Amino acid sequence: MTVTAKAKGRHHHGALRRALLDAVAEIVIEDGPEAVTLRECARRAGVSHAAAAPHFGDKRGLLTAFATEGETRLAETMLAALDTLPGGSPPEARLAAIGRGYIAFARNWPAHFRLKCRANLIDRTNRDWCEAAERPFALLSEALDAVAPDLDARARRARLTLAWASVHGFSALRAEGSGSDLWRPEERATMVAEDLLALIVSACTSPAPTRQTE
Amino acid sequence: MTVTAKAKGRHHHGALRRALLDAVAEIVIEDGPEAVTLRECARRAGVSHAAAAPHFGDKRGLLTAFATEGETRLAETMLAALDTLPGGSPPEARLAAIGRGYIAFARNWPAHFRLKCRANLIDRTNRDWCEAAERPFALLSEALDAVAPDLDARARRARLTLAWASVHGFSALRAEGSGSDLWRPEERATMVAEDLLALIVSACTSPAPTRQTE
DNA sequence: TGTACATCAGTGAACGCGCGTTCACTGATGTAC
DNA sequence: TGTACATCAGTGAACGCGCGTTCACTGATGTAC
Repeated sequence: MTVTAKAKGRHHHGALRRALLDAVAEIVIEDGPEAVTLRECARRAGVSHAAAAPHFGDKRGLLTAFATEGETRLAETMLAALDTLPGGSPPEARLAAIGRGYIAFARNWPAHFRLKCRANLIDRTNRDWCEAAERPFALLSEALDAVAPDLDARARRARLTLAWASVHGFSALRAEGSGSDLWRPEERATMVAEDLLALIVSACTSPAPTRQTE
Repeated sequence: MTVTAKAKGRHHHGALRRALLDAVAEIVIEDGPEAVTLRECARRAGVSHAAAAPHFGDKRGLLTAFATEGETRLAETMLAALDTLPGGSPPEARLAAIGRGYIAFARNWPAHFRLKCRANLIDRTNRDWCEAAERPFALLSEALDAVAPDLDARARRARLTLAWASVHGFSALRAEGSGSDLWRPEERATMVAEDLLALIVSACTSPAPTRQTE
C-alpha cells in the first residue's frame, strides 16, 4: 500500500507526523515561530484540529519534536561540510568546515534555525532533544581542539565563544534580515561567510592574542 | 502638582506612556516579546485596557516605540563605554569599547535587546525607529575605520561582519541562556567578553588574513 | 480670584476571533484464527 | 481465502479564555477671559 499523504477515506492519514512537521516549517518561514498553532498545522495537513495529539501530545511537544529534528540536521550538515573536504585536509580546514556547516544549516533550514533561537518555546528537558542538541557543539569543540590542542582553559573558552558566537550571530542577522547589504546578492553573502570563517580560524590559531588583562 | 503615577481620581494617569513602556519591559523579561499584550500592559499600569491607544495607536505602535527607546539606549551605552576610556586612548581601545557597550546594553537592558531581535514585531518603516537604529551601527563602523583605515571594501566588510556578528551572537546566546557554563559566575562572563573583544580587535587589525579565495 | 469652556486622556461595554484542550465517537487497519 | 475483533488514528462538537479594536462616554485639566 502506497502512502499518499492526503488520505482517501477519512481516517488514517498515513504520514501525519511528517505532514505536521512540514506544516510547522511552512508557518515558521511565513510568520515566525510564534505563529505556529496546532489548528493551523492541522489545517495545512488537511486533518482535523485535534489530530496532532496522538502524535505529539500538546503544542510544546510538536515544537520540541521539530527542534529535535533541527539539531539532528545541524549535526548532519556539519558532517556533510566535513565530507566535502579533500582527504587529509588540515584541522584548520576542518574547523572552517564546521562553521560553514552551521551557516549552511541556518540558510537551508531557516525554520529549524529560527526555532532553535526560541528556546522558551520548547521543552528543554526532553530526552531526545537533549541528546540531539549535544552533537553540534561537540563537533565544534573537537574541531577547535584539533586546531589548537594546547590552549589553557581560558584561552580555549574565548576561542570557542568567538567561533560559536560569530557564526551564530552571522546566521541570526541574516535570518532576521538585518544589515541587508550583506546578504544580497547571494554570492556576496557566500564571500562574506568565507572571509568570516577565515578570520575565525585565524583568530583561533593565533598564538596568544589574549592579553587584555585588567 | 506632583506626578504620582498611580493617579488619584480615575482619569489622567500622568505618566502613562512611561508606565506602559515599563510594563513592556517587565513582560518581555518574564515571558518574552511575544507575551506582550496591550491588555496586560494596561493591567500592570493600573489602567483600563484601551488606554494605550491615545499614546501609541495600536500594539505595533507600542512595541515600535519600545524598540526605538532600545536603539537610543544602545547608542548611549556605546558612547558611555567610550567615555570610560582614558583620554587619548588608541583606536583599538575605542573599537573594543564599542563592542563592550553593545554587550553591556544587551545585559543591562535585556528586554530592549530581546525585542531588537524580533524585527517582525515592530514597524520598520517608522521614522523615529529608523533614525535611532542607524546610530549604533554607524558608531561601530566609524570605530573600525579608525582602526583599519586602508581596507578594501571586501576586507572591511568581513571585519565589520566579524565584529558585529560575534558581539551580537555572544549577547544573543547569553540572553537565551545557551551554553550556560559561559555565563556563570558573572566574573567569568565578563572575562569571556573581554577575551572575545581582544580577539575581535586583533582580527580586525591583522594585516591581511583574508586569503581563502576559491 | 473666579468662571466658562474646549480638550482629550482614560473608561468600560461590546464585538468577533482564533486559540488549546477535552471527550465521546467512528471507522480503517492489520492480526489471529 | 475468509471472518472476527482489538487497536488506535483521526473526528467534530464543545468548553472557556484572552486577545485587539471600536466607540460612545466622562470627567480632570488648564487656558481664556
